[in-house]
Formats: sequence, C-alpha cells, structure tokens
Amino acid sequence: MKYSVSEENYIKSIFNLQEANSTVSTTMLAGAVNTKAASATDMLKKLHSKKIINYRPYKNFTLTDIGNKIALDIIRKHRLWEYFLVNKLGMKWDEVHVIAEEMEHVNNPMLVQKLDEYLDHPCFDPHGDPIPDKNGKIRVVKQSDIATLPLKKILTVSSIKDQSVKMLDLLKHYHIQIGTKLKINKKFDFDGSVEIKVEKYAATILSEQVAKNIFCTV
Amino acid sequence: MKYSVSEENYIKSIFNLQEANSTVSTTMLAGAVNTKAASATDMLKKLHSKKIINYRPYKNFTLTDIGNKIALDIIRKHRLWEYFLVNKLGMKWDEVHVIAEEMEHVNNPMLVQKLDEYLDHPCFDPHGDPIPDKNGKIRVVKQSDIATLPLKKILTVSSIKDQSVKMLDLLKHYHIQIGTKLKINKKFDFDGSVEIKVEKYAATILSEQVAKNIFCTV
DNA sequence: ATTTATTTTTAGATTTGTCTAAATTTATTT
DNA sequence: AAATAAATTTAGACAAATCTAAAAATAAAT
Repeated sequence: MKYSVSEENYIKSIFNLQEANSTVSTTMLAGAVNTKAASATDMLKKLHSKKIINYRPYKNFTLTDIGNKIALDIIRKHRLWEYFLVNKLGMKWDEVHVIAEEMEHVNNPMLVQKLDEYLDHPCFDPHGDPIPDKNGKIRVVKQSDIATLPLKKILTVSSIKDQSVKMLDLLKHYHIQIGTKLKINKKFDFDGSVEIKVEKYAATILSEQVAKNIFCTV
Repeated sequence: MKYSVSEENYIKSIFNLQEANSTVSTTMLAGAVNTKAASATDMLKKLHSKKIINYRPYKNFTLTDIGNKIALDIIRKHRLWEYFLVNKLGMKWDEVHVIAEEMEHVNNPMLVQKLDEYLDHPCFDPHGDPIPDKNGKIRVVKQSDIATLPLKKILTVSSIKDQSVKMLDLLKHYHIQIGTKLKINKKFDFDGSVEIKVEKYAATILSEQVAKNIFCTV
C-alpha cells in the first residue's frame, strides 16, 4: 500500500507524539503537522477508515499495529538519511532534520536496503535516536555515560546529552560522533577524568564533565 | 521560488522533449508526464503565467530562460542522485531512474552541493548523460570511441553505446563504467583490438567491437 | 450543578492537479 | 477549396488537503 506524503507525515507525527506523551490530542497533532485542528480531524477520519488508527470522535486515538509498522518504516528512513547526511556528506546535526523530512518520503524498499548496507547498518542516528531495523524492531539497549561504563570494552557512542555547539566542537576535536567505537583505558580517581582510545587515533583524556555527556552501548 | 512536484515534472519533461525533438506538442508533453492533453494545457497556462514557458494557444511552446534554468537544476539533481545510486550504493543502471525521479524533488541547495562534493563533481551520469554544473552549464565535450581516440592520454569513460546486459557484464569484468579513467597503450592493426590500462588494474585488450562501443572524453 | 472555557467536529469554501466530453483550431486529404 | 481528421483548448466535475466559522461535546471553574 502507498500513502501520500501528507498521510505519512500525520502517521509519523502520531508515533512521535505517542512516544513523548501518554495521550495524543487532535490539537497536538495539528500542531505537529502544522495545520489546524479541523484538518487534523479530517485526516484522522481517513486514517481510521484505512485502519491505521483507532479512533472514536471526541476520544483519544492511537496507532493500530498497521499504523505502527508504517510509522516505524518512515522513521527508519528518516534516521538512515540523517546518518547519511552527517556521516557521509559531512553536514551538521542541526542541518539534517529538515532535509531528512523530505527524503523519508522517497519510497523504494531496495533503496533503503542498499542505503542501510552502505552505512553499515547503523543503530543510532546523529541525534542518538535509535534506527528501527527492516522489521521495525528497535534494538533496546541500555546506554550509560563513559564515566560509569567499564574499562577495556569496545563501546559505541549512541547519544550525547549536551548537544550545544561548544560540545559539538569539542567532540569533533576528539573524533567522537554518534556511532564512533572507542575503548576506556583508565579512569583517574583524582578528578574523575578518563583516558579513552578512539579507533585509529591516539589515546586522549576526557574531563569527567565531558565523559558524563557521552553515552555508549556495549 | 519553490515549485510543486507536478510543476517540476512538467518543466523537466519539456526540457527533455526539447532536447530530443525540434518541436514539442501538448500531446507529447501529456504523454511524458503521464496525463491527458487537457491537464497539460492547464499546466501550460500556469507555467506561462509564471513566465516559465513561452506559450500562445494552439501554437508551440518553449522554455524561457527562467524555465531552462529550473529544468537544468532538476536534471542536475536527478543525474547526481543516479550517479550516487550506482557508484555508491551499487545499484544497476536500469534500476536507478525511477528512484532518482523521486529524489530530484528534494529541494535543498546545501544538500546538492555536498552531494556533488561527495561524488567528486561527476560530469556524466551512469547512462552517459552530462550532469549540469551548479550554474546549469553543461560541459560540451566531444566524445569519441576508444577505437578512434589517441594513445597515451588519460581518458574518462563518458557513455556506452550498446547498453545491453551482455555488454554491461563484459564491462564489469574489465572494471569499466561511466567515469572510469583509462589510457590506451597500443592499437593492433591486425584485428583493430586495443590494449588499455584502467587505473590500478593490469592492462587488458579489448576487441575492436567492444572498443567502438566505449565513448570517452579527453 | 450550572456556567464558562476548551477541545473537537461539522459544514461549506478554496486550491491544486486531474479527468471526460464537447467545442474550437489547425492540419491533412480528396 | 471543401471536407475530414487530428490536436488543442474550454467547460464543468472530482478528489485530496487545506481553511474559516459555527456547532457540538467534553473539561474546568465557580
């Protein structure tokens, strides 16, 4: 089944709102897709008739299993493209969202598969959000900051707490970005600083403050 | 100025039809964008009001300078994405057109620039069609087949005459594709065969029949 | 528990891009 | 040159997605 760009945007927004809130309202949805509540209602009725959402007038609505599947597919594409834009084209974290918003609607399963292979099956987008796999499964992994993770294990950077420009600058200097693999060599109790080794770069020391901002999966 | 996907498709089709034919008709255009003549007329009137085409009812129409500029920009994106899909994602010549047809409408100048850099400013797409530069300029270069080109010069493969699967197979074996750089070492008068050297591969000999199908720029 | 405020839905209109069928213009034939 | 054929345009309708303004339902406040 093929869905219009509008339908896809509504579906994706419902998913994202469900992630962030216990309950989703027509007004919230309208806000998310940048329309008016009346327009959202129209679309809700259409999505309901297509069995994409559970919907009763004046009551809350949720994605059906079908709707969830569709949403995850769109989000997969969005995040893969974000990863591509940052890690291949060298764009910045904050520049890629708007572009990925357009690319996510390019509909071609073969393309997504090849892109995923080309990027080497990344698990997290540049903002640290997980990328659903081809079956819509999101790998649930506990991520912790470097200050608390164990030594000598290969870790993968999965998200950064402080996403300010200053932090970004610093991380660039350390050759650290989402997806970077690194190892913790030593922790210094004196000031909580940590020596890490990023693949093919010389080992360096991070302050505790920085270490606490870098989250990794094992 | 931003144009709808529909407008862009019409503009691009007019350009392509103008390239291939001396004159473009409403019916031809309708065929190219897969609609009916009546719909094409509606769009022609709209494009005329936006000064994208020169148009008088019942007469032939042409792109204005503005229209030409827009078309070249779309075609640039289309061909850059085709190049990406083939040379980075490893897709096949005949698979990429449909996908690029969607990607070409993603509108972000920074994206196009970064993509162009990432691909190292290619001049020809995988079908051998030239890729307009950022100013819409198409580098006019005379291309000739290997059988007639001079020895010892660095040549760039720009198009393949016979695009059959059999030929494709053979070229893959020789590590030749659009954009490949090669040098002609020697020509054998006995049977017209040619010894070539493709970057970092051992020199090999092509039959005259093959050589005549491979077009290069100097 | 009424009243008031907020949210959601309905009703009717608009825009974009499309269609069919009929009318008009241009091209072709006899 | 008149008749026929083909191409193009007009007229009117339709689907998708949106809007405003008004009505209906739910939630909050006195």
